[in-house]
Amino acid sequence: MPSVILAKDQPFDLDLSLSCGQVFGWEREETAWRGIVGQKLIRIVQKGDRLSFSGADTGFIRYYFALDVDLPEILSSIDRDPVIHYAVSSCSGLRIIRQPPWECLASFICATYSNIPGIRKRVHLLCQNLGAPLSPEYPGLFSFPSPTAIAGAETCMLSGCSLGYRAGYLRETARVLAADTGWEERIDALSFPKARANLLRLKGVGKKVADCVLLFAFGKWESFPVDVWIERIMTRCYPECRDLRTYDKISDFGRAYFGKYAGYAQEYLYCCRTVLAGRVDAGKGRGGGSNLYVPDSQPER
DNA sequence: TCCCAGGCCGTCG
DNA sequence: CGACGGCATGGG
Repeated sequence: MPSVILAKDQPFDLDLSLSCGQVFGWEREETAWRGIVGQKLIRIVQKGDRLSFSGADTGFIRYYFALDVDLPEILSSIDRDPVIHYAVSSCSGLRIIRQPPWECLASFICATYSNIPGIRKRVHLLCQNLGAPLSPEYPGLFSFPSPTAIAGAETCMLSGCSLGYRAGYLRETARVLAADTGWEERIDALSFPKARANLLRLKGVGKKVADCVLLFAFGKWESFPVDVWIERIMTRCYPECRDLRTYDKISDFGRAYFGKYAGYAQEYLYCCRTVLAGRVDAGKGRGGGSNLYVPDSQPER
Protein backbone atom coordinates (compact mmCIF):
# COMPACT_ATOMS: atom_id res chain seq x y z
CA MET A 1 0.00 0.00 0.00
CA PRO A 2 1.58 3.27 -1.06
CA SER A 3 2.02 5.96 1.52
CA VAL A 4 3.31 9.44 2.05
CA ILE A 5 5.02 10.78 5.12
CA LEU A 6 3.84 14.19 6.15
CA ALA A 7 6.46 16.85 6.69
CA LYS A 8 6.90 17.70 10.36
CA ASP A 9 6.04 21.33 9.83
CA GLN A 10 2.99 20.62 7.64
CA PRO A 11 0.12 19.38 9.80
CA PHE A 12 -2.70 17.41 8.25
CA ASP A 13 -5.75 15.84 9.87
CA LEU A 14 -7.51 13.47 7.49
CA ASP A 15 -10.57 12.91 9.69
CA LEU A 16 -11.11 16.60 10.23
CA SER A 17 -10.61 17.49 6.58
CA LEU A 18 -13.07 14.86 5.36
CA SER A 19 -15.76 15.39 7.98
CA CYS A 20 -15.90 19.18 8.32
CA GLY A 21 -18.55 19.70 5.67
CA GLN A 22 -16.52 20.71 2.63
CA VAL A 23 -16.87 17.38 0.80
CA PHE A 24 -19.69 14.83 0.93
CA GLY A 25 -18.58 11.79 -1.03
CA TRP A 26 -16.45 10.11 1.62
CA GLU A 27 -17.51 7.47 4.11
CA ARG A 28 -15.81 5.96 7.10
CA GLU A 29 -15.07 2.28 6.92
CA GLU A 30 -13.70 0.29 9.84
CA THR A 31 -10.36 1.99 9.97
CA ALA A 32 -10.00 3.83 6.71
CA TRP A 33 -11.96 6.34 4.68
CA ARG A 34 -13.49 5.35 1.35
CA GLY A 35 -14.10 8.04 -1.22
CA ILE A 36 -15.22 8.36 -4.79
CA VAL A 37 -13.39 11.12 -6.64
CA GLY A 38 -13.97 11.28 -10.36
CA GLN A 39 -13.64 7.70 -11.57
CA LYS A 40 -11.37 6.75 -8.68
CA LEU A 41 -12.28 4.66 -5.69
CA ILE A 42 -9.83 5.77 -3.02
CA ARG A 43 -9.14 4.25 0.36
CA ILE A 44 -6.97 6.15 2.77
CA VAL A 45 -5.99 5.95 6.41
CA GLN A 46 -3.84 8.15 8.59
CA LYS A 47 -1.58 6.96 11.37
CA GLY A 48 0.34 9.85 12.78
CA ASP A 49 2.47 11.34 10.06
CA ARG A 50 1.85 8.44 7.66
CA LEU A 51 -0.89 8.52 5.08
CA SER A 52 -1.53 5.13 3.46
CA PHE A 53 -3.81 4.89 0.48
CA SER A 54 -4.94 2.97 -2.57
CA GLY A 55 -6.80 3.88 -5.73
CA ALA A 56 -4.75 6.92 -6.68
CA ASP A 57 -1.14 7.85 -7.15
CA THR A 58 0.89 9.91 -4.76
CA GLY A 59 0.73 13.00 -6.92
CA PHE A 60 -3.04 12.95 -6.90
CA ILE A 61 -3.24 12.44 -3.15
CA ARG A 62 -0.87 15.31 -2.51
CA TYR A 63 -2.82 17.58 -4.83
CA TYR A 64 -6.32 16.57 -3.73
CA PHE A 65 -5.59 16.97 -0.03
CA ALA A 66 -3.49 20.09 -0.68
CA LEU A 67 -0.44 18.63 1.04
CA ASP A 68 1.69 20.92 -1.12
CA VAL A 69 0.14 23.99 0.50
CA ASP A 70 2.11 25.72 3.24
CA LEU A 71 -0.61 25.56 5.88
CA PRO A 72 1.26 27.22 8.78
CA GLU A 73 2.04 30.17 6.54
CA ILE A 74 -1.65 30.56 5.68
CA LEU A 75 -2.77 30.16 9.27
CA SER A 76 -0.30 32.72 10.56
CA SER A 77 -1.69 35.20 8.06
CA ILE A 78 -5.28 34.81 9.28
CA ASP A 79 -4.54 34.36 13.00
CA ARG A 80 -5.25 37.91 14.05
CA ASP A 81 -7.65 37.82 17.01
CA PRO A 82 -8.69 35.49 19.88
CA VAL A 83 -11.71 34.14 18.02
CA ILE A 84 -9.94 32.91 14.91
CA HIS A 85 -7.00 31.90 17.08
CA TYR A 86 -9.28 29.60 19.03
CA ALA A 87 -10.54 28.05 15.78
CA VAL A 88 -7.07 27.64 14.30
CA SER A 89 -5.84 26.06 17.53
CA SER A 90 -8.82 23.72 17.75
CA CYS A 91 -8.68 22.42 14.18
CA SER A 92 -5.01 21.72 13.64
CA GLY A 93 -4.43 20.01 10.32
CA LEU A 94 -7.64 21.03 8.61
CA ARG A 95 -6.93 21.56 4.93
CA ILE A 96 -9.16 22.79 2.15
CA ILE A 97 -9.47 19.96 -0.33
CA ARG A 98 -9.21 20.50 -4.08
CA GLN A 99 -12.42 18.95 -5.34
CA PRO A 100 -13.38 18.24 -8.94
CA PRO A 101 -15.54 21.24 -9.92
CA TRP A 102 -18.67 19.47 -11.13
CA GLU A 103 -18.94 17.20 -8.11
CA CYS A 104 -18.48 20.18 -5.84
CA LEU A 105 -20.95 22.37 -7.69
CA ALA A 106 -23.63 19.70 -7.89
CA SER A 107 -23.13 18.79 -4.23
CA PHE A 108 -23.62 22.33 -3.06
CA ILE A 109 -26.70 22.81 -5.24
CA CYS A 110 -28.03 19.81 -3.31
CA ALA A 111 -26.85 21.32 -0.02
CA THR A 112 -29.11 24.35 0.18
CA TYR A 113 -31.27 24.52 3.28
CA SER A 114 -30.12 21.11 4.48
CA ASN A 115 -27.93 19.63 7.16
CA ILE A 116 -24.75 17.74 6.45
CA PRO A 117 -26.11 14.20 6.92
CA GLY A 118 -28.89 15.04 4.50
CA ILE A 119 -26.43 16.31 1.92
CA ARG A 120 -24.32 13.19 2.21
CA LYS A 121 -27.40 11.09 1.66
CA ARG A 122 -28.28 12.96 -1.53
CA VAL A 123 -24.77 12.70 -2.91
CA HIS A 124 -24.76 8.99 -2.20
CA LEU A 125 -28.14 8.51 -3.87
CA LEU A 126 -27.02 10.47 -6.93
CA CYS A 127 -24.07 8.12 -7.34
CA GLN A 128 -26.14 4.99 -6.80
CA ASN A 129 -28.97 6.03 -9.10
CA LEU A 130 -27.15 7.83 -11.91
CA GLY A 131 -23.43 7.17 -11.61
CA ALA A 132 -21.36 4.84 -13.75
CA PRO A 133 -20.03 1.57 -12.33
CA LEU A 134 -16.52 2.20 -11.08
CA SER A 135 -15.18 -1.19 -12.09
CA PRO A 136 -16.10 -4.88 -11.99
CA GLU A 137 -13.83 -4.97 -8.98
CA TYR A 138 -16.22 -2.84 -6.94
CA PRO A 139 -19.77 -3.94 -7.66
CA GLY A 140 -22.30 -1.59 -6.14
CA LEU A 141 -20.05 1.44 -6.19
CA PHE A 142 -20.66 4.19 -8.71
CA SER A 143 -18.99 7.41 -9.74
CA PHE A 144 -20.53 10.78 -9.24
CA PRO A 145 -22.82 11.25 -12.26
CA SER A 146 -21.64 13.53 -15.04
CA PRO A 147 -23.65 16.58 -16.16
CA THR A 148 -24.78 14.56 -19.17
CA ALA A 149 -26.00 11.71 -16.98
CA ILE A 150 -28.01 14.04 -14.79
CA ALA A 151 -29.33 16.11 -17.69
CA GLY A 152 -30.59 12.96 -19.37
CA ALA A 153 -31.85 11.21 -16.25
CA GLU A 154 -35.38 9.95 -15.97
CA THR A 155 -37.33 12.28 -13.75
CA CYS A 156 -38.17 9.48 -11.37
CA MET A 157 -34.49 8.61 -10.92
CA LEU A 158 -33.62 12.19 -10.09
CA SER A 159 -36.62 12.55 -7.80
CA GLY A 160 -35.52 9.39 -6.07
CA CYS A 161 -32.44 11.16 -4.78
CA SER A 162 -34.32 13.13 -2.10
CA LEU A 163 -33.48 16.37 -3.84
CA GLY A 164 -36.89 17.93 -3.36
CA TYR A 165 -37.24 21.27 -5.13
CA ARG A 166 -33.50 21.22 -5.91
CA ALA A 167 -33.98 18.55 -8.57
CA GLY A 168 -35.06 21.04 -11.21
CA TYR A 169 -32.14 23.34 -10.48
CA LEU A 170 -29.65 20.52 -10.67
CA ARG A 171 -31.05 19.19 -13.91
CA GLU A 172 -31.07 22.59 -15.57
CA THR A 173 -27.51 23.40 -14.50
CA ALA A 174 -26.39 19.94 -15.59
CA ARG A 175 -27.99 20.55 -18.99
CA VAL A 176 -26.21 23.88 -19.42
CA LEU A 177 -22.80 22.57 -18.38
CA ALA A 178 -23.11 19.36 -20.40
CA ALA A 179 -23.26 21.61 -23.45
CA ASP A 180 -20.48 23.87 -22.21
CA THR A 181 -17.31 21.84 -22.24
CA GLY A 182 -14.53 24.05 -21.05
CA TRP A 183 -16.55 25.78 -18.37
CA GLU A 184 -14.09 24.61 -15.73
CA GLU A 185 -11.09 26.11 -17.48
CA ARG A 186 -13.00 29.30 -18.12
CA ILE A 187 -13.96 29.74 -14.47
CA ASP A 188 -10.50 28.78 -13.36
CA ALA A 189 -8.92 31.52 -15.45
CA LEU A 190 -11.21 34.27 -14.16
CA SER A 191 -10.63 36.48 -11.14
CA PHE A 192 -12.70 35.73 -8.07
CA PRO A 193 -15.41 38.34 -8.70
CA LYS A 194 -15.74 37.50 -12.38
CA ALA A 195 -15.80 33.78 -11.74
CA ARG A 196 -18.46 34.36 -9.11
CA ALA A 197 -20.62 36.41 -11.46
CA ASN A 198 -20.26 33.68 -14.05
CA LEU A 199 -21.37 30.92 -11.67
CA LEU A 200 -24.30 32.99 -10.43
CA ARG A 201 -26.02 32.62 -13.78
CA LEU A 202 -26.58 28.93 -13.13
CA LYS A 203 -29.88 27.72 -11.70
CA GLY A 204 -29.71 26.86 -8.03
CA VAL A 205 -26.44 28.73 -7.65
CA GLY A 206 -26.65 31.77 -5.40
CA LYS A 207 -23.89 33.62 -3.59
CA LYS A 208 -23.34 30.95 -0.97
CA VAL A 209 -23.12 28.06 -3.40
CA ALA A 210 -20.91 30.03 -5.79
CA ASP A 211 -18.55 31.01 -3.00
CA CYS A 212 -18.29 27.42 -1.75
CA VAL A 213 -17.48 26.15 -5.24
CA LEU A 214 -14.88 28.85 -5.80
CA LEU A 215 -13.29 28.00 -2.45
CA PHE A 216 -13.47 24.20 -2.52
CA ALA A 217 -13.00 23.48 -6.22
CA PHE A 218 -11.27 26.43 -7.85
CA GLY A 219 -8.77 27.41 -5.19
CA LYS A 220 -10.10 30.96 -4.93
CA TRP A 221 -9.11 31.12 -1.29
CA GLU A 222 -10.27 34.68 -0.75
CA SER A 223 -13.83 33.43 -1.05
CA PHE A 224 -15.76 33.77 2.21
CA PRO A 225 -19.03 31.79 2.08
CA VAL A 226 -21.67 32.91 4.57
CA ASP A 227 -24.19 30.33 5.73
CA VAL A 228 -26.41 30.65 8.78
CA TRP A 229 -23.60 29.49 11.07
CA ILE A 230 -20.99 31.90 9.74
CA GLU A 231 -23.53 34.70 9.95
CA ARG A 232 -24.12 33.89 13.61
CA ILE A 233 -20.43 33.63 14.37
CA MET A 234 -19.49 36.85 12.62
CA THR A 235 -22.30 38.94 14.06
CA ARG A 236 -21.68 37.53 17.53
CA CYS A 237 -17.90 37.55 17.71
CA TYR A 238 -16.93 40.47 15.50
CA PRO A 239 -18.26 43.87 16.63
CA GLU A 240 -17.78 45.28 13.13
CA CYS A 241 -20.36 42.77 11.91
CA ARG A 242 -22.82 43.30 14.72
CA ASP A 243 -25.33 45.08 12.53
CA LEU A 244 -24.49 43.68 9.12
CA ARG A 245 -27.56 41.94 7.80
CA THR A 246 -26.76 41.12 4.18
CA TYR A 247 -24.68 38.39 2.67
CA ASP A 248 -22.28 40.64 0.79
CA LYS A 249 -21.53 42.90 3.73
CA ILE A 250 -20.48 40.00 5.92
CA SER A 251 -18.60 38.24 3.15
CA ASP A 252 -16.81 41.43 2.12
CA PHE A 253 -15.85 42.08 5.72
CA GLY A 254 -14.43 38.58 6.06
CA ARG A 255 -12.40 39.00 2.91
CA ALA A 256 -11.13 42.46 3.85
CA TYR A 257 -10.35 41.45 7.42
CA PHE A 258 -8.71 38.05 6.90
CA GLY A 259 -7.13 38.77 3.53
CA LYS A 260 -6.38 36.54 0.59
CA TYR A 261 -6.82 33.36 2.63
CA ALA A 262 -10.17 34.43 4.09
CA GLY A 263 -11.69 31.16 2.94
CA TYR A 264 -9.40 29.23 5.28
CA ALA A 265 -10.54 31.44 8.14
CA GLN A 266 -14.12 30.77 7.16
CA GLU A 267 -13.60 27.03 7.17
CA TYR A 268 -11.88 27.01 10.54
CA LEU A 269 -14.66 29.14 12.04
CA TYR A 270 -17.27 26.85 10.49
CA CYS A 271 -15.57 23.85 11.97
CA CYS A 272 -16.03 25.38 15.43
CA ARG A 273 -19.54 26.60 14.65
CA THR A 274 -21.50 25.26 17.60
CA VAL A 275 -19.06 26.64 20.13
CA LEU A 276 -18.44 29.98 18.43
CA ALA A 277 -22.11 30.56 17.69
CA GLY A 278 -22.91 29.88 21.33
CA ARG A 279 -25.10 26.93 20.53
CA VAL A 280 -23.35 24.12 22.28
CA ASP A 281 -26.78 22.96 23.40
CA ALA A 282 -28.33 23.09 19.95
CA GLY A 283 -30.74 20.21 19.51
CA LYS A 284 -31.01 19.50 23.21
CA GLY A 285 -32.59 21.71 25.81
CA ARG A 286 -33.27 25.31 24.93
CA GLY A 287 -30.09 26.10 23.11
CA GLY A 288 -28.02 29.20 23.10
CA GLY A 289 -26.18 31.10 25.72
CA SER A 290 -23.49 28.83 27.02
CA ASN A 291 -20.00 30.20 26.79
CA LEU A 292 -18.14 26.98 27.50
CA TYR A 293 -14.69 27.14 25.98
CA VAL A 294 -15.64 30.23 24.04
CA PRO A 295 -13.15 33.03 23.88
CA ASP A 296 -14.60 36.38 24.93
CA SER A 297 -17.39 37.10 22.49
CA GLN A 298 -16.10 40.66 22.21
CA PRO A 299 -12.38 40.10 22.15
CA GLU A 300 -10.09 43.05 22.60
CA ARG A 301 -7.72 43.24 19.73
C1' DT B 1 -43.95 16.65 17.43
C1' DC B 2 -41.35 20.46 16.66
C1' DC B 3 -37.48 23.10 14.92
C1' DC B 4 -33.71 23.53 12.03
C1' DA B 5 -30.49 22.83 8.24
C1' DG B 6 -23.37 25.02 4.47
C1' DG B 7 -30.25 28.93 0.52
C1' DC B 8 -32.31 29.96 -3.83
C1' DC B 9 -35.98 32.00 -6.55
C1' DG B 10 -39.53 35.07 -7.58
C1' DT B 11 -41.74 39.08 -6.22
C1' DC B 12 -42.74 43.30 -4.17
C1' DG B 13 -41.52 47.94 -1.98
C1' DC C 1 -30.75 47.55 -3.76
C1' DG C 2 -33.23 45.03 0.51
C1' DA C 3 -36.82 42.24 2.48
C1' DC C 4 -39.87 38.38 2.50
C1' DG C 5 -42.61 34.04 1.56
C1' DG C 6 -42.45 29.54 -0.55
C1' DC C 7 -40.15 25.65 -0.98
C1' DA C 8 -39.44 19.66 0.02
C1' DT C 9 -36.79 16.70 2.82
C1' DG C 10 -34.48 14.62 6.63
C1' DG C 11 -32.03 14.76 11.14
C1' DG C 12 -31.91 15.52 16.05
